[in-house]
Amino acid sequence: MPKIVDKEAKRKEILGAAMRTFAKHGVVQTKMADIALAAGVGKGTIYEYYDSKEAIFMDAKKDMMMTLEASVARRLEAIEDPREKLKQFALGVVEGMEDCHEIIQLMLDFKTSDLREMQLEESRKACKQQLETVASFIDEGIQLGVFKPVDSLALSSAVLALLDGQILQWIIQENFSIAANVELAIDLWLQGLAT
Amino acid sequence: MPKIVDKEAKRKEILGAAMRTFAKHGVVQTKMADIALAAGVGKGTIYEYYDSKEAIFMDAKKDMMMTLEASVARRLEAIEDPREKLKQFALGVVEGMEDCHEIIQLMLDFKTSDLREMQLEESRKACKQQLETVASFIDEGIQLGVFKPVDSLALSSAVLALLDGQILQWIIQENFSIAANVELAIDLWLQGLAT
Amino acid sequence: MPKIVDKEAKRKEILGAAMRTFAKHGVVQTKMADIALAAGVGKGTIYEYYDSKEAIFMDAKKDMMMTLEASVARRLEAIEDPREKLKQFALGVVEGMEDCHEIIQLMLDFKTSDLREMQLEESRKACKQQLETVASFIDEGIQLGVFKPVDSLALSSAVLALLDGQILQWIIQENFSIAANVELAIDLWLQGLAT
Amino acid sequence: MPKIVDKEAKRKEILGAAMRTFAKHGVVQTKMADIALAAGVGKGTIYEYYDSKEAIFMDAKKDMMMTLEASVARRLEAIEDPREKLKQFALGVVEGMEDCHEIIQLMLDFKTSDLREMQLEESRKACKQQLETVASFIDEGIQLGVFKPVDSLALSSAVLALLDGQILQWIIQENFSIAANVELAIDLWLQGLAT
DNA sequence: TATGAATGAGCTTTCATTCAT
DNA sequence: GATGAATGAAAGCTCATTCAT
Repeated sequence: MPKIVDKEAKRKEILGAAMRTFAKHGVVQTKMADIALAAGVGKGTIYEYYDSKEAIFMDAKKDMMMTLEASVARRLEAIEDPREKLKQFALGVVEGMEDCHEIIQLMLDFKTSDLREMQLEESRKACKQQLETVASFIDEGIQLGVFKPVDSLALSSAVLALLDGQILQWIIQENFSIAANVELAIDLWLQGLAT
Repeated sequence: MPKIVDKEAKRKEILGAAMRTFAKHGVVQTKMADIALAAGVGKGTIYEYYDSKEAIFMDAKKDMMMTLEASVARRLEAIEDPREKLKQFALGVVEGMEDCHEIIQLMLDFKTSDLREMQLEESRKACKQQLETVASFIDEGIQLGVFKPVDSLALSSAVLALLDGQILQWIIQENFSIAANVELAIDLWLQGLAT
Repeated sequence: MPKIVDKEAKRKEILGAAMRTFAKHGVVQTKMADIALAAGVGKGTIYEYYDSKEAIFMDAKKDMMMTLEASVARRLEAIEDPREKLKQFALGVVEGMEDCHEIIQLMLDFKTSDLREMQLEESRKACKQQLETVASFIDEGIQLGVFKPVDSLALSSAVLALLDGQILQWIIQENFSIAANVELAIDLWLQGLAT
Repeated sequence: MPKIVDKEAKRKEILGAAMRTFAKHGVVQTKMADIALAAGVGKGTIYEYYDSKEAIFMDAKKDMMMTLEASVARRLEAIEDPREKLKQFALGVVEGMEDCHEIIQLMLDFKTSDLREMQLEESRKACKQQLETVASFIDEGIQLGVFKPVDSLALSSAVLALLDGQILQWIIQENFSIAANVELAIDLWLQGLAT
């Protein structure tokens, strides 16, 4: 069994190179040759680890999602107050991003590449799950009587939209703190929700 | 005498076909042949009206921006209350979109095509102007004493982010009313802002 | 019978426009639209007078050849001395050219365009005839004893080559008198030939 | 490890195929596909070795010029007599050509392609240098008293014109020996020049 | 296993020619 | 007769993928 560890490490290296390049120049503009160069391997070698450019793209997406989820999960550990849950969820999503500006650009490409059709169903599912997570925080608050009764799914959608939108805007403007903006916006919502 | 054609009308027709196709399949994936097919003309004909695919793209962008601005301006006419201004601005942006689902997808492509570099500066400017418009509504509210004092630019950023994010989400989920979500979110903010 | 004269005049106009444009930008680079513009007619109109771009090209060639032959014939009228015939032939060829620099460029295109295959046989014939004309002058000189016996066809070839070559060179350098060069060269040959 | 290929050798192969095809059908008429076919490679492969059709063209030109210069230099080695220099120069130019008939046609295209503008200055320089080389032989002869005093630059121009013209003619007629014609013509000039 | 030379489908764009008016 | 809007074949070039080594 030679080099089992090596293989996985190399795949990660290639993935990393791909993500960096995707993020910097866009998925479509990134050539397999660019990834190979960035990863310090031959063009052909990539195909030992991934079946296609699309497969790399998929893996990149999965990787980013997992990073994000981990960031959020860490924040939510041992929090009880639904108001705090809402806030920490939002800041957790944002945290992963602000650390790694390049990756954000990548997110956009997830929705615009050739792969759109294929991605859509998957995105829908991921999105729906997030919607329900946030909605559950709101429902909890309503149940506990700390939130006014509102359409929790609609507000959940707005919360997620805020986050996506801030990230998008950050790509364009850069010169502000997403976290601060998000905190202000969430706080205002919480005040509006307060019973 | 040659065929008499309303060149401007035909250009609009081609632009429409292009926008629909861009929106459905993405700018990069859209081939000139697809546009030609959608417009019911020959491939070569497109070049009688546009110099390049990029030129069509630019025109599509301009067209969409103008539609949007008109929609917003209509809403804001004769409104005095800064709370109402904020709300109507948001609904105005959303309105243009919801009427024409296809066009929304196009918005994303404005940020991911080869043109990224070129577009960025322009986007930055447009974005900044919108930011200031919304911030002016908030400042006004603060001045009038109907809003608590807050970082108006930060909140303005959040408002716009909400709108972009909802549009993005709508592309993925489709099965909800952007307007309703936005109205709920804005109303909550207004309550949170209330003195 | 309306406009019979007009038609021929218009054809000439188009031909002239074509020749000017061919000469300035090269046959391949010249678009039918350019010719139309230069001729002040519509693109379609050209096809009322010529079947194709190739047909215009052919006609341009024929026209130039005739001009050349006329120029030579005028020079040769009433000359008896074979030495003088040789010289006046050469100067006659050159004369037509030096007056109309643009047309020279055209000559090159006669040998390099798509039409090469078709043109070749025709060129061969025209060339052969010129060769024989010049050879006849030399033979005459030999017969009369004013020229040493030489391979008249070979020298004829050289004479024509000198002319073509000088024209070619003129396109590149421009800053000299073809006629002066040719006269010097021919005179030296005549001296070398003298018995 | 990838296929081991002598890239330089392959480039030469492609260049050769291109030159043959250029020569047979003209630069403009030659499609990349034709070159690929002639070289026995795929269309894409050419672009591994050359950036564009124009780049191939440029390289072809350079290659031909170098062949020519080498042929001339070999002939001129260790010759003292200016008369002999003149003759060997001419035969040297012709020699390179006659060995490789196909390449000659290519020479014409150097002056007629889209590149005309770009090439012109370069051609002018190359031409001027040749002019001066030949003129120097003539001046030397005059100095030594073996040539009558003549306009050496004008005669130099004629000599080069003769060579170009003979080559041109050879493309059309083919059925004669350029070298023999050139030798006859030069010999006659030498006799005319003799003091 | 790793490579990069080779490939060709597929892209945007051009332009001679057609033809409805 | 005159026109120019419409066209599509054909060009140069790109790049994900394959595969001999």
